[in-house]
Amino acid sequence: MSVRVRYAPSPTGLQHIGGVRTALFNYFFARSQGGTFILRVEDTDRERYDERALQDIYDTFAWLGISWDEGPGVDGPHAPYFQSQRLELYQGYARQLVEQGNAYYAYDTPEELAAMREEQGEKGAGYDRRGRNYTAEQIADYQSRGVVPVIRFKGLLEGETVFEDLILGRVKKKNKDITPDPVLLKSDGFPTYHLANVVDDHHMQITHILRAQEWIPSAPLHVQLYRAFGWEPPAFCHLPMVMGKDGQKLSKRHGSTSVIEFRNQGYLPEALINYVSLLGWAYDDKREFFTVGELEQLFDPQKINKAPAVFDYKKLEWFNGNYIRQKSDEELEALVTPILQSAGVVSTPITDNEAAILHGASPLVRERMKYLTEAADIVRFLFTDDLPYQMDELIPKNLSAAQTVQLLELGRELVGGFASRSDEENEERFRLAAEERDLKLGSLLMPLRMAVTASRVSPPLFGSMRLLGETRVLKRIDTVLQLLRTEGGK
RNA sequence: GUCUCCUUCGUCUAGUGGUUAGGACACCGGGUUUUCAUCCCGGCAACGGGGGUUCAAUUCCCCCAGGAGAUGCCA
Repeated sequence: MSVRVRYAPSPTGLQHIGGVRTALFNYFFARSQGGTFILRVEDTDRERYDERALQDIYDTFAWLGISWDEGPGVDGPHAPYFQSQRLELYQGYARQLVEQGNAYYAYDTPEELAAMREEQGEKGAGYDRRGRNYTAEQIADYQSRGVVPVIRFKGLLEGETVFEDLILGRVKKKNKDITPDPVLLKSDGFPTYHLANVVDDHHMQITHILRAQEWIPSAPLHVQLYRAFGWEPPAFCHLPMVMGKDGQKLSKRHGSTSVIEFRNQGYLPEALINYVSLLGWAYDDKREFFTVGELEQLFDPQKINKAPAVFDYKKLEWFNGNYIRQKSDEELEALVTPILQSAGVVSTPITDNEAAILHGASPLVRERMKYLTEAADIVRFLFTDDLPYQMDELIPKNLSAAQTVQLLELGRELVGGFASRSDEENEERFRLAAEERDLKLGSLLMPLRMAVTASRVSPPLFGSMRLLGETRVLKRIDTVLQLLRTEGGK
């Protein structure tokens, strides 16, 4: 039987790293097996439903470049793929369970349940199954008060439920330890996750459930549901969780765990995918760079770890820098242009002149970026003459204003006609001049760098000047000389 | 509280009944360099503890500790 797996997000919040890791593992598993990857939207919680969260699911996967074989926008044999559009199905099965004696209507009010929990205190034993024994009179009373019942599963009280997990092996749980009589169908007619996922996974012929380990405790319940329906459960594969630095489940306070936020911060999707794929999974002991295409071939769930993994921004950053360096000039420019535009560094649309400068800058900045967003600060000086000179920065440490002026004047002289010489020739010219005066090349270049780029840190100077042209370069030098002579003279 | 899962360098991991326990990130040091970055070289650093099984355990078993997750008319 061909593999069919699904990623089943709930549109109640933004897609985060953990969810996307689950989606990716499902996707890669399906691809590696020549199977089918399904996206199913579990929108059964109308309290927390958020349309923006649904859009975020689409945006996230579009950015990552991951698509599904069946799901929203891709009709398949088991449509619709929104659970809110499949209510009759769940309701029918819930009723069937009641008729079979595997479930029952429970009439408790929210207040009563709250009171029950209050009484239980810290212990949190869960529902006390009181609804199983309500008398006809009690039920009639509830009904007369307009209380709408839920349908609860009549869980086994004795024995144990066992299931095989691809990663964990055999997992056992005593039936009495399973959440007591969980709600299957809410009073609003919507199913809970437990019912909906079992019904849909069966109907959509899902062969493997790859989901986070937080589901382990309810897996035996799901197995009991499959049995009650007389269905064969799919294979289970519970993925280790992704934690934050503090060892806690990854959440908002750990930074940008919303995937779209990674995009906004200048990460490349291929870097994120590569890194996230290595959270709880490794191909071997030497290889860690993988394209999506390679992961589609090489992913093997047998190699998934049991232990949770800590999300390390430093390593992601390293991957990101690597992937940026792999970009061609053209690719990098396309990636960076919108960022420069929203930073106001270049026009919208970008002018030919700006594009030309950017093109020349690509090779100079590529090695210097860990995030695409850094481009704005690195290249800004190439696009504006209005530079934020700071006097204390202009004068190198251990030098006076007067000495700086001298060095800059010398630099100005040496710069003359630089465009007609190669970078190597220019460097040699400066090096000779520096040696004559017993200076280091760097010391001679620093005042010039400050004048041209307004920063102690910049792309290579000669290349940068070439992009600016001699006129602008000389003008900047003169501006700074002026500043140093007046301000610095005090 | 109860139940479940987990445990190799700080982090991600490889690994085997007998290895100098390997790699990567981070960190530290050095080199190249025009600043920064890249790049190169080197270094630091781990089998949670206790019992077994065995000629031999990081590896197999048990216990403990620690960590995490679940315990909803959320998923």
